[in-house]
Amino acid sequence: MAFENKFIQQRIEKAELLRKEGINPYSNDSQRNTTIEKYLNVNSDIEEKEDKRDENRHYIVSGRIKLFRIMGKASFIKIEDESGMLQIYVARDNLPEGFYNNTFKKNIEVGDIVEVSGYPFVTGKGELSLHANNVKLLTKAIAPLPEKFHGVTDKEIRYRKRYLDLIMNSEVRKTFQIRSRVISLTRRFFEDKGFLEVETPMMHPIAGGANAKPFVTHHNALGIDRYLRIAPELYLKRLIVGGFEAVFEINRNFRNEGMDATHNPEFTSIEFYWAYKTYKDLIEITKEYFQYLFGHLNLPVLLPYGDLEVNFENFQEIPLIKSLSTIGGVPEEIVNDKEKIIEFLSTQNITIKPGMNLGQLQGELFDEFVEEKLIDPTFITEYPVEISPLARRNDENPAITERFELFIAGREIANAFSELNDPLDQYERFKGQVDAKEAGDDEAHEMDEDFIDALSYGMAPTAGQGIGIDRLVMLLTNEHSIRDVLLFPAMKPLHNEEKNLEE
RNA sequence: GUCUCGUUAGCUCAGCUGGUAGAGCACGUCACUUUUAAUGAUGUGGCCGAUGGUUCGAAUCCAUCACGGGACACCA
Repeated sequence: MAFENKFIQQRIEKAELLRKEGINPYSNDSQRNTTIEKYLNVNSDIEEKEDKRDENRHYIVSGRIKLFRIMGKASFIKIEDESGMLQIYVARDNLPEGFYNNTFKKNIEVGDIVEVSGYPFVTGKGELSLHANNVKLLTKAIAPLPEKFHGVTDKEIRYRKRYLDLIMNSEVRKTFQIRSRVISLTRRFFEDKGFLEVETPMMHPIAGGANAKPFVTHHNALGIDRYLRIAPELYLKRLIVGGFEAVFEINRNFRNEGMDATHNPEFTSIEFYWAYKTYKDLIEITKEYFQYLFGHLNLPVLLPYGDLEVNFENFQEIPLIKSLSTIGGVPEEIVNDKEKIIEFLSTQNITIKPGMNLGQLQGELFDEFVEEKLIDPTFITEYPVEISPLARRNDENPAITERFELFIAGREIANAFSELNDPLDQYERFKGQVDAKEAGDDEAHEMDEDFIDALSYGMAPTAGQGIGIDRLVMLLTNEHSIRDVLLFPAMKPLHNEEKNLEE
């Protein structure tokens, strides 16, 4: 039951005692006139003053009490707001009569949110602090905070109770501030390039634009099922058909698949489509985009990621087939021979599904021998057509597509290509997908006749790209689990209440 | 989905080959007007994740389940 914990009971009693003294434990009249960061900056000159204080300055700061050290008739507390941590010196004789002994020491404690007014001074140990002449309780915390030194490290608690994680681990706040900056900068970058931000449906009649299992929901009024989108691609292309020449969307996609360190059922991507351009233009704008991000985030060009160091001035570009031998060490003479690849893979103890075609086998070689070795940003180009169902064929070599994927630190960060805009070709490829679905591939596309209809009106030659924002943020913040860059990562319910609904 | 490790006080963790539960912090009480994880004294605090089993006896051994971490598979 709620509130049965004895520490919570104790704190509820304190809140009651405060009420009896006429103090509202959930006061609403904050008078704060500065943040802690500003306070520390503005008063950095106090150190130089002869008596290391300035009683003529007066500030009101607010924050949560993180540390509480009582030393008889005086105390030091540390309070934290979003901008930082500040030490407060609270002495009995500087406060209203009786407040220190009867209220402050007894009924205010770690976790409470308080407002303190006073003047700046520097302590004997040299820490810029605030000398309090008034302490006001703003919010009583009735739940105790975790231990002050170790904090909360249990990942389950950190993800389930992110608010507690944010209270206890200030570096976590930084990660999410960077995430917000990345999204904001991304938006500004594309807007400045003349792209139009658009919103396309999250609920689709047909889950298209990627190969993935969708979530299903139901629209009562129409009596029909809808799919949470797995990608915005087909709607964004409809907008290109309609005459918009540069569009982007930053939003969530939903895929009904496994969860692990790099997958969450809902994830954020940017997709952008650019008419009259090709994938080569996308390579250039991608380089520019990274330069823009690094400049505005003040990130080092040699970016550490775990044990790795990624050089963001060393963008490489290499065709997939060539990378197999030069980077992957696969014998050059086998990479265009289906039988020899199968033989090679078996000598490497890699089992493959039967019936794979040449392009799929080349993709397999790439995944096994090349991908993890791509540390510095590398555009892998010229993907086999068999593994690129939505990409335009190369005019000279119809076996390859005008496509690249960008790999950084051994991980795919972006996928881009010149778009397939031939409606008959697209129709045939959808039909192939429908056949695959009937043969048991539950991730294959359905026929999207409305999209074919759209392409029939003519889509200008267009290049399109998707970038996984979560993984990008992981890279930029040196985080190694997607859960650490999602404020509220997907978790199983703690108690089995949902089970009843299923039965 | 598979394998593997974990789940003990509010938090961080001990608890050996089975004998009925410990520390630090937090909290209560006392002392202390410049501390830095303040300090000293003292006290309270546990259905040992859940359910079964083995046993005279289970936090400990076994099984099943739940939740979490990691790895693999699939995917972005």
